[in-house]
Amino acid sequence: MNTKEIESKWQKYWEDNNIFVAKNNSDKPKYYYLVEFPYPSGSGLHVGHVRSYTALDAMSRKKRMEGYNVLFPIGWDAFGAPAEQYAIKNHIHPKEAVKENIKVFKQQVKNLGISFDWSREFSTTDPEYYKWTQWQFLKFFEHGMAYKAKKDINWCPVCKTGLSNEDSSGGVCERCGSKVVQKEKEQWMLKMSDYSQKLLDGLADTEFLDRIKIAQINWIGKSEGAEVDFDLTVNDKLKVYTTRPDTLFGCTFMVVSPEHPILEKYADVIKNIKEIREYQKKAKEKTEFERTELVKEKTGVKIEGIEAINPLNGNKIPLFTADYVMMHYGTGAIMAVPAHDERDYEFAKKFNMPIIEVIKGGESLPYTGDGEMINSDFLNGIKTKKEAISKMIDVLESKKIAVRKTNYKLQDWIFSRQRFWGEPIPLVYCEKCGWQAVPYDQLPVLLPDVAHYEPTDDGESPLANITEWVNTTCPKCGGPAKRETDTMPNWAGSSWYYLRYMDAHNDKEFVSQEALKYWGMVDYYNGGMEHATRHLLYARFWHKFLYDIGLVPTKEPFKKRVAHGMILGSNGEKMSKSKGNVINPDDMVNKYGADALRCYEMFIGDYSQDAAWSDAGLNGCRKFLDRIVRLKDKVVDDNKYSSNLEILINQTIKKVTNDLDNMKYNTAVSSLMILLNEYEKQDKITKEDYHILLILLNPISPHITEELNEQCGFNPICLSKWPTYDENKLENDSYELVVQVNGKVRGKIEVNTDTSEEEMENLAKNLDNVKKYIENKEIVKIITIPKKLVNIVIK
RNA sequence: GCUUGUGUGGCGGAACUGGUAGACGCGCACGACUCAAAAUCGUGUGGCUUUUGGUCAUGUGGGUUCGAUUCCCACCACAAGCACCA
Repeated sequence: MNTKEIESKWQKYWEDNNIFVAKNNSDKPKYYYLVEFPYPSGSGLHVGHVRSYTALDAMSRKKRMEGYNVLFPIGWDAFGAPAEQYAIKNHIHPKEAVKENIKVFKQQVKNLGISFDWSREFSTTDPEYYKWTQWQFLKFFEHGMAYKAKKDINWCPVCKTGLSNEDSSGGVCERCGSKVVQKEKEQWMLKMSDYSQKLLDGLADTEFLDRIKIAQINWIGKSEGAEVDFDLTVNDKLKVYTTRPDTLFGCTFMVVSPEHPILEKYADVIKNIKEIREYQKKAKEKTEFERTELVKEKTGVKIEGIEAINPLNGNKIPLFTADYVMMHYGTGAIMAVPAHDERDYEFAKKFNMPIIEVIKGGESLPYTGDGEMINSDFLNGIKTKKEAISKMIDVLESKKIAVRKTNYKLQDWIFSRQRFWGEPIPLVYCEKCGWQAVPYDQLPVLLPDVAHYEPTDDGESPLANITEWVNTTCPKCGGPAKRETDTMPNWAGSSWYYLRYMDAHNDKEFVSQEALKYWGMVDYYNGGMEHATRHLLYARFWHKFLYDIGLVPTKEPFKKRVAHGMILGSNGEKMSKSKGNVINPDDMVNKYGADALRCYEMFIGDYSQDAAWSDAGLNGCRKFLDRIVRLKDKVVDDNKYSSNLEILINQTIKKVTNDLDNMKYNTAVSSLMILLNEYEKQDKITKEDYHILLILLNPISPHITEELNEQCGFNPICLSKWPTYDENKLENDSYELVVQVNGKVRGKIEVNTDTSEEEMENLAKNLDNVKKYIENKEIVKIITIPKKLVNIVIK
């Protein structure tokens, strides 16, 4: 039988016998493995998918054999811009495009023999699924967590469409190449920032990899400081946020963001308002890219006619507006301390502002640490940052001009997209009653079938053009109303899909409480590093909100989160069509077989590290499997391990078991290669020797091992128990003792395991090559490591 | 700039808690089989060397230690993410 036939035979067997279908009630302990569900793009499966799917598949298969009720599901994340653009270009409905792509993807995944539970499959674009996405959005709305706000978006004036940051990188529209500008739009927002602290604290309940935790912590960006009020010469106050209030005596000017309301409020007082308006306009035209990457040089305009007053010494301080201060962080205004802040320093140099040192040690940044306070009145002489900050805040608080304040970089979630291919936001606007939720019994709000998906001229979603859909009645007063035409972002559907898998076809609830209780948290979640911040934070936020309103029983969705490395092209660069280094998994399956491809991707290197593709390496794994097939000729009927192989077999069981548990797939494969090498040296091996090799390799290369196993007359491996090893049979009765002189290896002796330390030393000293070195030398000491080495230290 | 990660043969990569650096695989060389090639099998394979031995070698430079790829300090290179966050 050839590879293809064997693979489809066993894939059919698993499917026909529901081997991988998880039960929602079982006496067995549960375990939930999750891979990030794929975006079914037109280009098909990537070899990177093969890596992570195989890895978790191997774990799942082993866990089932260990007696667990394993949930290992798969679905499709199919809303979003790529599908929409594909549809616009090819003049087909995105629904149809998605259907086609899923079909292709599904076949590709099935050809790999991944043990997914297909009975729970769904797509985020199924009305039966997005009904519940909309339902949950209404929960946010009901609890005051959704609100509308004006936000700047990246806007391509030629395509007349909003762009994501990725599609506008370099300040240029990805599609037409024209310059991207900032345009203000009304957008639905979710109050994610309310959850900043909870998202931070919740990490303690997880076992995410450290680097993933760190990425989340940095993204949330907590900082502690104070808000300080500065009096203005116009009988008003300016509130600033600072993490270093202790440097207040070093403040020589202040800066507000170009969007700061104070500029409009005192437009008639500001003498150079024209100049300022000009600057505001320019700042708005700048894209995020220009504002950060291109223009490092500070720009700004002095605000003539208003000054601030230092609350401690009454000094008048000039006021500027500059775009290096962001409106969306802190209060949109800062006290500039040029002696100790690099940005303020650059600005001061350019605009000739005075620089007053308040921390001894020169132009060090405030963050660099402790230093003695100078030029600071009551703080003079204090030597630690902590004490100085604390004393300053006490003084300011007693004068009621400051409060302690914690800030987060994490912002609210912009939840609107002006696109066709997304979940409609289930709200209607009534002139009389304002925004109203679509009643729950009217969900889902279906995407209408239309012929054109292009955005409107003013950048509204194409849905805005479908008047018969937009015009509706107000659920509250029954009068005329209009539907919200924005749709949800891609991140919405992916924020709760892991819950839906628990109860994928429930048409009464988004997921039943029994299913939630039974499956609990996802035990093991694998995904790319690129999702370690956004997706993972959105999903955690979503889940925590559901928990707070009593809809899910756990505070966190995922127990453990791991990340795989990328598979790079054979030139070591990221695979891309333009570089011509893309490997199509189908081609590899056809040429080498799914088992060899899976084995190779596990063997390619450390799972969490990037690895470059090599056809030759894949062929090596093909040869490894072929050798196992040929090995069958040496098998003789015997139901015990060969006595001379027993130790190695037990060691290999231990090694493979531990390695699969710890994502060390590459060394698991190599230990099986070592076992095979040893088998091949024998004239005969027993059936049981062969059997154990097949079982241990099965999670990685399941088809060929099942086939050979069947040919030997054993029960299917997928229904067997994972093997255990005998603790007493892990050690040989002799080992190679290493003898060193001054840390350098000078000899090796084969000795019995029970050789005493004294004997070890004697044997070592009597080695000819060792004698040479220690003759006529003083032995300072001898270090003896049992079962390892003897090191003789001489002078 | 900041954060994180990574630097080991010709290549992918191993190395437990500080204890033989280079497991395993690829590639390469030679040999066997073959008319021949492929496949397969066998042997060898870090550099240098006076080769049963010696010596150098895990990005660079220091340090701790009987002993360092592993721990500490400083630096260099590459990759990814964030990016004027006060």
